[in-house]
Amino acid sequence: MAELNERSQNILEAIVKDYIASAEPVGSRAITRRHQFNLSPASVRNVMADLEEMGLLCSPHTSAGRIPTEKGFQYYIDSLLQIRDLSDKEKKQLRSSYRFSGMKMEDIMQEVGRILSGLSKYAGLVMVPKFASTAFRQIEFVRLSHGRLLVIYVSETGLVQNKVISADTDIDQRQLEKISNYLNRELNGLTILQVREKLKKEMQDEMSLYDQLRKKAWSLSLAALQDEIEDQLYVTGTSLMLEQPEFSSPDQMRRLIQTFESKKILIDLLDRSQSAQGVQIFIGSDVDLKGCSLISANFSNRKGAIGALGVVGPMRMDYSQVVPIVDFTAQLVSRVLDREAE
Amino acid sequence: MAELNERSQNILEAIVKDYIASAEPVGSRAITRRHQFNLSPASVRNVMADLEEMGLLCSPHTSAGRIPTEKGFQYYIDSLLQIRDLSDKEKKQLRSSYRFSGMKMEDIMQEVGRILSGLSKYAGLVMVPKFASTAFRQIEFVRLSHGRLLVIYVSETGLVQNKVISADTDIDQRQLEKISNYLNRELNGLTILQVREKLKKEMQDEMSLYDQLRKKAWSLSLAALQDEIEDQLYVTGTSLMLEQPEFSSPDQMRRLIQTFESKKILIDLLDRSQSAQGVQIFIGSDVDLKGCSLISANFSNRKGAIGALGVVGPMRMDYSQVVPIVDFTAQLVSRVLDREAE
DNA sequence: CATTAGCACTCGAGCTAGTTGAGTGCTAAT
DNA sequence: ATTAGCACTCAACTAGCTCGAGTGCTAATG
Repeated sequence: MAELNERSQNILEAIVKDYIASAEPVGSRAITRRHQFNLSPASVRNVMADLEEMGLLCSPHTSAGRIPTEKGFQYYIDSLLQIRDLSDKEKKQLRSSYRFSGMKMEDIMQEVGRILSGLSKYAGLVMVPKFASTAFRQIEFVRLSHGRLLVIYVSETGLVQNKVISADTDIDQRQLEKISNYLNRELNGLTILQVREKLKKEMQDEMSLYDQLRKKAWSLSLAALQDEIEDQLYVTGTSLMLEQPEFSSPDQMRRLIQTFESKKILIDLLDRSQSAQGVQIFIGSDVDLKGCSLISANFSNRKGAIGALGVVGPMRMDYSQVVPIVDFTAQLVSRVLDREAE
Repeated sequence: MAELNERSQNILEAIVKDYIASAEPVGSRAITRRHQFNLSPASVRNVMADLEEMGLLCSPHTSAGRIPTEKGFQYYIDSLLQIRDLSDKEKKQLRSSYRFSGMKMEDIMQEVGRILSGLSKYAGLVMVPKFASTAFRQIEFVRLSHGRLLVIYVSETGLVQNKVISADTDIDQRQLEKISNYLNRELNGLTILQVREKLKKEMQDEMSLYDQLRKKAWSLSLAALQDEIEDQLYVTGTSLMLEQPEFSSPDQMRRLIQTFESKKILIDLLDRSQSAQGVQIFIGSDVDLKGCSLISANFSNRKGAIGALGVVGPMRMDYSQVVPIVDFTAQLVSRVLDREAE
């Protein structure tokens, strides 16, 4: 992006801020009234024309003011946005909103989403930690019906997953107990990824495995862990989004709801944000989120359970407000996860 | 409700059907054109005026046709609606939509919701079986951190619940295994309700319990099972509802989304339907579902795991189409649950 | 030479008035 | 009891109008 001189930057910033506050096109007159540049509307208009030329602004029609384009928002976020830190008071307040004692993982995640959306007035997202990257604590098998087993595994962080697998032969519960005991000894403390590695190796040696029980144990755990459990996503506060003027038309509402319903788009974005560090901002058609932005951050604990959380709002959302909330919440959640795994 | 003579019934039925098909007010002219009553529009108008008098019809304004009121729909459903049975072909088709092999309970429920909404073009609801009324199969404890335990319990039907409890003293994993072994022997096959009964009795005898381990076992399982896990509800196909003309205005959309988001209203209704047998129809402000109807049915297996499923649509939905789908689906799901528990 | 005052122009929003047509209720004739 | 006929109603649509916020351009200004 070409450099902007200071005046242009100031004016762009003013336009973006006014637009964030009002959701209406901003005119040259309004700028000079609301901000103390010592400039006449005409001069502002010249600058605005330049900014439009550069693709940072556009006007919905000739006789309306300007609104920032996606590119304009991008520039604002990259170069002009100043993220204020939360004051200690705000931090304290936020901390006290989150009371997770005695909650299981799923409930915590849901609660975090609720609070995020409550604070931001937009939609809150929480993607639960992926099992793959977290440390393994325990595995149990339950016989359901002939040849069908329910396998339950628990992570260090208290995340519980379960899955139905079929075994070629029927195995009784006593044998299953032995198998799970054996596996729990062998696999304790490894991450699922490491477990998979180990499984691969063991299965190669399978031929040499004289012990029938072990053989069965390995093949069962392979079946249990082989394909990834799909990501789970909690979406909260959809209806808050619908209050925003940009989603006031039926068509836009429908599109928004559809996007949220399929969850796929959101999961993809949060997945992307997982690999990055700190707060990430995705804008509009950056991906199929027309008119929206996503502010996200990942969280993790020492043992590596990672998930992501964030807020989806209109592109015009109050970044300086929401970014620190998301950031701090991610840190809080990380700390809670650590406590859980202690 | 006062009795209607045959002509009135016929005309009411015609109006309701036409309205279901078109979502527009129905005029006297349209009736005589579309149906072979040997009557002039004027006569039909007289009847319509009577029906309006009785509160079965109303007109949005003087120069529009009539639309059925809630009471009108109620009358239609109670007295006029003929539920056709599904043809064998349709049953077969439906049966083949549902492929649940190797799925765990949660996934099955979600899939059922998807298919219900796909077939009906409205929103599908599935409330997962309540644990309380289902038979107990296995319990496991996992030590999370000092004094905090994750308890996992599995029903006969493969439903997995987990919960975090705190124990007053720290217990190591070996001891936990003994405890769960003991409990699994003692509680096997009972429903949660029966387990609670038993717990109450055992706790009364607690004083006499010389065995420290058993004492601990009972107090742990009491903590684990004492309060009800909240109902879980899957809602699918919200966006399909938004296609319906009655939800075309932003306000109505917002209200609908809010209702679906809180889930409480829907859960209450499905709860009510659980106690009844067969298909139930709830109309409009019967409860806070303005403009909507809910068609629901419960499902259960021999061992008694019960849940409920249904379809929410506009009050004007095609009952003769949707009712048999819901009915048959509930039967199918019941059968699947039986198979699971086999 | 950057800035600005002035001015003609554009275009959506909102208002009013007129038209159309589907539908009604009432009355009198069959 | 039924129905033809008719006057009446009212939402939906259309066309024309004004209003005003905002623009771009030009010429004057410090």
